[in-house]
Amino acid sequence: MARRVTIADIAAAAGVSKGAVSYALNGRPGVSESTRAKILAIAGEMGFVPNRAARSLSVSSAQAVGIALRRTARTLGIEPYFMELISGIEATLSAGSFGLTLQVVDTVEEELEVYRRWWAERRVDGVFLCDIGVGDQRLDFVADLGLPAVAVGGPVEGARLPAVWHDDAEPCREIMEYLYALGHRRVARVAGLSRLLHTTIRDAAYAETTAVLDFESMTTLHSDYTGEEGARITRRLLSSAKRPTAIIYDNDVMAVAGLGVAHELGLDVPEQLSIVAWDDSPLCRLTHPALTSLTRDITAYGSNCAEVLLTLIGAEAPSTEARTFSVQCRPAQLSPRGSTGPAFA
Amino acid sequence: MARRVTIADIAAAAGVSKGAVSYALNGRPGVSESTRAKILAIAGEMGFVPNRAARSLSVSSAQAVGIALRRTARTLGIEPYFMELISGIEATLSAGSFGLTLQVVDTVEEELEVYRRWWAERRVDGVFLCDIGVGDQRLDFVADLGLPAVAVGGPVEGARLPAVWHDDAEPCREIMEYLYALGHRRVARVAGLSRLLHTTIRDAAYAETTAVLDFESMTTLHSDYTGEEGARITRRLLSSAKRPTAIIYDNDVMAVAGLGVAHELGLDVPEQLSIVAWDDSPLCRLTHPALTSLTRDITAYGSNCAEVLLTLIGAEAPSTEARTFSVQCRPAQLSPRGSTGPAFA
DNA sequence: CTGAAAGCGCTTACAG
DNA sequence: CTGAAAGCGCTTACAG
Repeated sequence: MARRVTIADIAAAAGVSKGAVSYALNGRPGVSESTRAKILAIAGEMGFVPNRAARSLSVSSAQAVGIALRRTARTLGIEPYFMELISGIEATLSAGSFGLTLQVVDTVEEELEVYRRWWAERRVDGVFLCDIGVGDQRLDFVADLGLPAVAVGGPVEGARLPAVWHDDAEPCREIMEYLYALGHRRVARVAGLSRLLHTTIRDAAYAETTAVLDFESMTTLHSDYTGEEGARITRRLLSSAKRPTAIIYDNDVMAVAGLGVAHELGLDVPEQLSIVAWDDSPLCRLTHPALTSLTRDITAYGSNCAEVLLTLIGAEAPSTEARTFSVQCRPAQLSPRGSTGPAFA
Repeated sequence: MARRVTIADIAAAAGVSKGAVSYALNGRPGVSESTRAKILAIAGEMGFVPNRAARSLSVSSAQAVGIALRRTARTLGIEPYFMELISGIEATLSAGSFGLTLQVVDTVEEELEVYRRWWAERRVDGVFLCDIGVGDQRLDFVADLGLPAVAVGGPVEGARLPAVWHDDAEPCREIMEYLYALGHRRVARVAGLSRLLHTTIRDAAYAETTAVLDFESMTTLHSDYTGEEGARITRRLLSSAKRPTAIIYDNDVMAVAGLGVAHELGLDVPEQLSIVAWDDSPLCRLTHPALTSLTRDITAYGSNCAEVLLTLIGAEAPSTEARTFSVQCRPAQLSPRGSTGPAFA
């Protein structure tokens, strides 16, 4: 509860001005090496830690970035993606002694309002935009605001902000060729929300592949990533006359739910049904059989995003150059496990 | 990018002093109703939002609280608990226009250091302490620091800070009686980390019950909550000569992994093995059969914790009175599903 | 009820 | 190399 020590205390103890203390502490020229050393020593033994608010007010930077999540508590909990992403972001951020401010929102409007407020308050120096949609209005909104932001997903054509993304097309082709090689000809896909950018990218990639390889059928049904929907759609797919011999899920939660439905219907996996999941979280190794999946390192992805945002904030580059910060990550790799096998249909 | 509007701008536009603007904006006496209305109108149309740093510096409060998570990215991702808790916390916080600062740490030492720094910097006004351990050193540490904190878990005897917790003993009795009634006599439990407070509380509760009901055996094996460990321990349990007919898991991730192992060994659930999980996340309904579990509303729990912390921060009450803020939540309820049934061993 | 001023704890030109 | 001062944008006693 003791009063906090300020630069004034250090200045008094060292017999110098507050300005000198500031220069010494921030490693800037303006003080001799000997005074700097003395000041540093005193600051150290007094346990000095600069007050954030005062610093922020002076330099007009929050030393923090924000992330707004537009998902329900349930989805956020069950979907390992977000926490892994946040962990990665956070690791890079705290290394740069930046804070992460998090807010959960219900609607886009609310999300935009949060950005406006955060920026007006200077509570954050930048934000991460998750779940990039097709024609996402947030992109222009934050750009107009002048709020530094990075798109966690992409690529975002003509956007005025950097993006960090994975090529989703290549893995789609990889899965399809793999399933084809295993003899599967009737494949189905339980896709994600069709308003999301990566969903449309995958949609297109699968369509391309089926145009090349002669699959008998390739049904795509869109869903909302929840286990309930994943199960419902799987039930429908497996109840059809010519049921698919393989199903691809756009996330792991739905894939696990799909496996549950297969068990429920008495179908052996992979004997009678092969299952492929996207986003290989530990969830995929919890089940029996373990799920074949498309592996990406989401935590590393988060770190990447944070690096780009920090660069963007630190840079004086005009926003038009910001695009050059965009980074494309290594595409997801196929990790074959027990849930896929030859088709015997 | 336009310059932010400050109270000075509003004062100039309204023809009053900055002080008057501040009073008007904060709903404090010191201005007539007519001036207040005029100021509010002008502030509104100028889109005024107060600068956080300036406000924080003046009132010496951060308008933010922090949460440090000492878990790996993988655990944080797979365990729905944390994101659900955070969502709940966040909902209450943002209603009070408080921010949430999050940091992931590796060790206790690092965690304590984060608290020290956050508080010295006045980056937060208080913190949440998760994963309360037996004789948890963090409790005294934050109290000594004078950093307002609430223990997310408990009860913490003689602690100098409020706690929000569930009674774990009652649900343990409930499960045991339920399993007993189903005819199970050989039960096993895959428990959580034994250094955690709630693990010891459950340990004791199960021990008490087995002293009353005549179970043939009640094996308890401690683990680390990961699916790998859950699977490994389950494999060991089910390979023993007199294998248990029911297994209770201290979290849902291990329970799902356990179900996977049962499938792997060709054991039918619940015909040959009953499974009970703690912390009923959507994960428990993803599997087939769905998992019987102990249901708690973690999101509501998070909200509760946030309310207590906000009260604590707002209150001028001496820390010794803080304990009266402690709240005990409704204990977990048993939700019977397909994974439990009569014992036929 | 209102205005002018000091202060929160930093940073940063500006003189010596 | 060093010191004294102004300023960041608020809040809050203190006089009128």
